[in-house]
Amino acid sequence: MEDWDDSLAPAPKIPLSQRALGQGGARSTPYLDDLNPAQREAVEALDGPVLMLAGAGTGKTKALMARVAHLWTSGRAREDQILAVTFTNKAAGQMRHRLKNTPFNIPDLRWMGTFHSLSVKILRRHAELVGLKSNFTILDTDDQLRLLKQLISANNIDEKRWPARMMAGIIDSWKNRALTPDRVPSSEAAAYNNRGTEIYEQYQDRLRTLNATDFGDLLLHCVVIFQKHPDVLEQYQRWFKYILVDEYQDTNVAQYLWLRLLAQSHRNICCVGDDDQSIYGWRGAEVGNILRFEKDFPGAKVVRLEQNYRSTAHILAAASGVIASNAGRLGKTLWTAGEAGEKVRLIGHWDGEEEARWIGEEIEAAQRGARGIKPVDLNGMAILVRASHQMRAFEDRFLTIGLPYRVIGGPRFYERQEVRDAMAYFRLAVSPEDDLAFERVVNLPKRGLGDKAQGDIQREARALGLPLLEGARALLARAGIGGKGAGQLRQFIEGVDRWHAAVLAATQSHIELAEIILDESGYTEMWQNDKTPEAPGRLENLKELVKALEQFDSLQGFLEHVSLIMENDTEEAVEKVSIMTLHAAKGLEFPVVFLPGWEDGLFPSQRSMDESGKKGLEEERRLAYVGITRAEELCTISFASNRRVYGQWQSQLPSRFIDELPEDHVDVLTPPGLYGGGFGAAAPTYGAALEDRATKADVYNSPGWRRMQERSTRPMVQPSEARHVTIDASALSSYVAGDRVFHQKFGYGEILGIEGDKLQIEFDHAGPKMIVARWVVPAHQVDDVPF
DNA sequence: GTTAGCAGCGTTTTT
DNA sequence: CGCTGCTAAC
Repeated sequence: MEDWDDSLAPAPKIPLSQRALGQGGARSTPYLDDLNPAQREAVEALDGPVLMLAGAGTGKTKALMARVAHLWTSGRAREDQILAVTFTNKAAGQMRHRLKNTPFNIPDLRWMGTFHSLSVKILRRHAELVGLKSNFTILDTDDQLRLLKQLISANNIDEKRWPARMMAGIIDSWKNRALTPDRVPSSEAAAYNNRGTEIYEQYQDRLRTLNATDFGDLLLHCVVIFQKHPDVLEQYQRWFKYILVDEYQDTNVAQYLWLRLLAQSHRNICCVGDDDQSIYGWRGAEVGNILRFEKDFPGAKVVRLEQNYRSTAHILAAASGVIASNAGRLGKTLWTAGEAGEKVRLIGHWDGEEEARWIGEEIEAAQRGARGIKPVDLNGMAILVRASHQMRAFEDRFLTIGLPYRVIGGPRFYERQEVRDAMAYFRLAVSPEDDLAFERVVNLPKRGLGDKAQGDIQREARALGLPLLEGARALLARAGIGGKGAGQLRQFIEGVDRWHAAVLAATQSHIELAEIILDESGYTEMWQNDKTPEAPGRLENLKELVKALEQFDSLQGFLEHVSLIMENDTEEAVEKVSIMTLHAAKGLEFPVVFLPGWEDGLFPSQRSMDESGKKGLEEERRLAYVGITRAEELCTISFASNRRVYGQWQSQLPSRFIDELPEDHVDVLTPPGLYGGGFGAAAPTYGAALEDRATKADVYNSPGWRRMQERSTRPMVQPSEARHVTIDASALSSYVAGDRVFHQKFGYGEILGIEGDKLQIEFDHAGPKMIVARWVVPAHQVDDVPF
């Protein structure tokens, strides 16, 4: 976290007279001019509690910006007296960016960030109040789990029956509700085979000993400090004259308390949110927080932003129709002054592959502008799925037809194994006493230090009351460790010593040092020798990691940041269709949106309904609402009658949400290939084709189809045959059968045959596939990836 | 200490 | 079906 130790000293004051009059500034409140009445109302209500109920696409960010501008220019608050809270670093970054680009000359808000980053900032200053030192480390979920596993086995609990994951989940849910071990209600004492609170307590003790926190602690500790130390709380209350909160519907109890404590005295809190977009209940978010706002803050002003600037009327009507089935809403009615546009399209398919194929074709049709809307480029299109395993069908299909796509929200960069391993090395170099880092990498690459040797080190360290590294050193010194492991361990320790000395000396750049560490430790080499398909990608990630170091001036600074920030948004120049989960899509918008897999059990998810009943179903429905409202111009919902689930073919029923779509705003399409057939029993309601837009002509004219044609030497007869026709066009390709190739996703494989510019490849791990040649590279080109 | 082979299981995941 | 994580055999 940057500048955590900055004092609360006042920033230089800028005279009011200079504030409002930016560059053009003849008026004092230019930012109010292009707001609609509701937005304006929300912006002008500066004092007292305000709830801004902002529907999807209603210009909430704009209103937020204007509010900050208004606070500042009116002289009510300096830039360092405004606390602006978001959920993601991305959102905070965007806000910062937007503010910077307003013409109102507002300085950077000093207290803008996520709940977590702001909490770190506060916690660093008062760490001793909860038994930590101010340089505490923040554990990721991996470290957390390892720690728990140790505790669990030390308690002789059968981890098979009582998994550490379960305990982690329980602790998480307690922390989400700001429950310290002593506050866990007796009604939950039975958790984890009656030993939940006990383990929780041990876990917290262990964290304190390690001078560490997990994510949940960041908020929890703050709340505890605020509650137990009124003087500290008062200091912050006085300081944060105005509080802004985004995505309020996603706050959990701990966050709610955090906010309420801080806002208690002045009550200038403005919460922005949309109860209809609350989709993180399973993570502890409480829709109740937003529903209860007026009770929590009596006299609160509630402003509804309902004019939508994003979607067509048909799309809004469809979304509204679905969400209307939810009970207990605060209630909003989105409307638009814009066009009715195209109706939401609905189509059923025989199976998931057919669905993927059809969507691929529709994407190409939309690119050409053949779907009643102006041409849209690939960046303007998205496929939003309920669960990530649904992505596969699309990836497979798009790979085959050579349609560029990007998957959003895979494992985050800093969460990847190799990145975390590398960071563990950096952590050791910075603080050799970091036991969790030590454990992570002491035998990585393999140094012949297995469970036994590591157990010995643990015991030695505990006996001496020293960190593991020192324990290992001592063990070595008294020859308590034998064989091949000893030499390697010595080398490892010497390495850490050397790197640590280098960090302290700071004579070379931290980037150089990072490279040296990865090199000397043998970590890079380990991946270079690894012949699995992932290895090249991992080396690539390591390179990226080192590159990311450039933005910081020390390893310490970098580690501090990375523990909180996801820096994965490397925007590429190539146009690509986006594939992501509905959750990941929140806050985004696209001209063209596909919502596949609307089948009962998949969406709404069976598990949600089983575990959380009606509440779960309502959250699923909000997810549907979020999905539809991502679309600006064209929204297509689809389902398949058959789907392979865990290798078994299952017959599927259309989602109940489909029945909730208002008919007047929906076009039912018939899939090509099912002329006159309907979809049988699976789709009784929509079996009849009302319209048939996906004509044969379109299919035959799609770019993908044309690409296939151009590459072939003989015309094809049926679209369905396209994949199977074998043509001798090896002249088009520089490959010959028998060549070894590498593919980013499928790894290494051997070419069996060549069809047009597509290669029939037998992948070592992924089996046979048809791949467009430009998606693979000759295997020898990846054998030695430089680092 | 390492690795092959099998049993078990399978959402969503802002920090 | 395909991944993870543990056990059993090298």
